Amino acid sequence: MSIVETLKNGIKAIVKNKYGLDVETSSFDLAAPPENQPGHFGSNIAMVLAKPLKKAPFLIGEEIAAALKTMDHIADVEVIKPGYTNLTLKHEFYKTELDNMIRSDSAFKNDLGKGKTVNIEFVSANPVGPLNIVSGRAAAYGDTLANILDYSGYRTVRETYVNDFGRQMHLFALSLMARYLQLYGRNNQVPEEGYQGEYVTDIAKAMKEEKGEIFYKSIGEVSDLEACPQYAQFRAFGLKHVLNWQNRTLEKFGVKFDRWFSETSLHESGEVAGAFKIIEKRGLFYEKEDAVWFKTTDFGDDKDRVVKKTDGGFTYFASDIAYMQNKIKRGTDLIINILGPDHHGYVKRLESIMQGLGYEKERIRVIILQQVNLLEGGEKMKMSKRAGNFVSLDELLESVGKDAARYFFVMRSYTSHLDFDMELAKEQSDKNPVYYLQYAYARLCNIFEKAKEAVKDSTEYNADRISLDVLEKEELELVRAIILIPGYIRESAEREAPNWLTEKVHFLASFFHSFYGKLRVMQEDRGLMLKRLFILKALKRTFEVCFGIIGITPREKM
RNA sequence: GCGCCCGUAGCUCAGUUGGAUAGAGCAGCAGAUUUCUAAUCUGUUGGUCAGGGGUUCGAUUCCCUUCGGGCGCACCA
Repeated sequence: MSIVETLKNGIKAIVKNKYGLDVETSSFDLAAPPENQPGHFGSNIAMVLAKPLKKAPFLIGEEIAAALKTMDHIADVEVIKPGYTNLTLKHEFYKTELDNMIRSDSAFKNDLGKGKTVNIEFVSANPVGPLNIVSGRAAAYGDTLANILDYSGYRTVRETYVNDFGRQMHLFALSLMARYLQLYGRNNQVPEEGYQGEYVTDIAKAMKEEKGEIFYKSIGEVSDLEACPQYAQFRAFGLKHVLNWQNRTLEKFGVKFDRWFSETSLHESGEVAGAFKIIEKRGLFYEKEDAVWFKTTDFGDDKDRVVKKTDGGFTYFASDIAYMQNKIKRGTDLIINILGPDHHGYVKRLESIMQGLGYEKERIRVIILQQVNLLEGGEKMKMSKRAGNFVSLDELLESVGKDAARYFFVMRSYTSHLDFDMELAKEQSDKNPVYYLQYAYARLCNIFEKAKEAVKDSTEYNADRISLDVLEKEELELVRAIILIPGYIRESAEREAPNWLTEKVHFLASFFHSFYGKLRVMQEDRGLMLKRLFILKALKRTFEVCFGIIGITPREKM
């Protein structure tokens, strides 16, 4: 449990005890007070209670303060102006906290998820080409959020959906066939709406290589590519090739899915038909104009949606019903769906499915990421596949590297449009916030490198052998920043906001850089040195945990 | 037309579910290097929180409205 939770629970107990009121720990604040204000932590609890108790907040604050003063780890309590209740903690308490963080990863964890299983689906790109920038944002955001949830008491499943069933896949297969036949001098053309990209020819070449002359000869003369018996092989080869490609890209990006879920498999296993029966039984299907419709308007959608087309084929939406049922059946308590900016019309549809299957709407959470604008030196780059200036995730990684890419993608709230400046991300300077963090870590590592000579036995700065009784301003601020991190991990989870964490880690680095500029670690006064090494050991662990969550590399040297 | 997101410092953005003097980074200005890495630090300039109305002890935050920007409104995926 984080220090903030511990203190909040203490306050909660006091309120219950004194006023017989149950307050949620999330209903009041406990945070660092503004500068010039006393105390290490301040709470607005008295103001929150003013209304229900019909009492002046200042008086409530004083009553709570009196009770707080009897608590173990509290040195002093002051009540300020309208009723802010500010606590000063005993340094001994900080020592215990830091020690916990050094000793075990569990000090960074919280129980927000209460062991619930959450399936978090992201990227889910069509398997017909390279991943783009929007997928990059989704990958970074989804993976980081999953990491945060891992620390917050959830059992996470990272999943991506492979749209290998529909029209896009079909067009891709036809495009590949045409390119393949062209390699043998035939004049087959890529369909009008097909995939014109050069990579299709590359895949065709790979296929030529692998399948050999015999395969080509078996095809013979065909006018209708789709009717050709070899069509399925092109489709399968293209799919496999692209998925491998996407997987390699994601690996470079530090993202690994637990499962790549095939849309086709839902049809083959009969799950689409099975899920249909459930919706049908609940009377949510009807026929109109020879098509089958789902009454999504019952659940707040603008219009009903087709699941089975006039030609008898299923829509993408139909697979989604089976897919959601599949996830639930696997024991998923909560489904998180991370979608691109052009999908906000899909939120109601997915919620409709959840409710149509007979579950509460709250079991699905759809997160819509806003668009990414790629800038180069402040100029907006217009991207279009047709114009050929389309930037793939591979190219982005090539040009700015994994660390900068991941950091830039999660440093802003998902509700905002993201300006991704390629120049800035490439730049190795103080303009680039990624280096600010990595530099802090490198400086830290350097201190420990130096410390090896002065302190042969690192247990000399274990918690039981140092004292935090006296702390200078910079030390105290750094210590406080460190011990607040586990609480921020929890808050990031609650808000589904990785950017909340990146901001706090940036502050943490800032406190350290300040500390570094002002105070020396390696020095004559051995007690002082050991104390600082102890604090920095906890800081190092904290950086490692946070970097791991964000997905950036802790570099020991820069 | 309807729906979703957004409008906060010159630029890019935070803003802890309605609370302390609205915060960072960059850019600008003035400083710091015989000391563990200056990719750093210290100080400083810059705000009618798009406009208007409402709710209340208190609004950047909630409600209504106007204006401005982005995206979406398929028997495509």
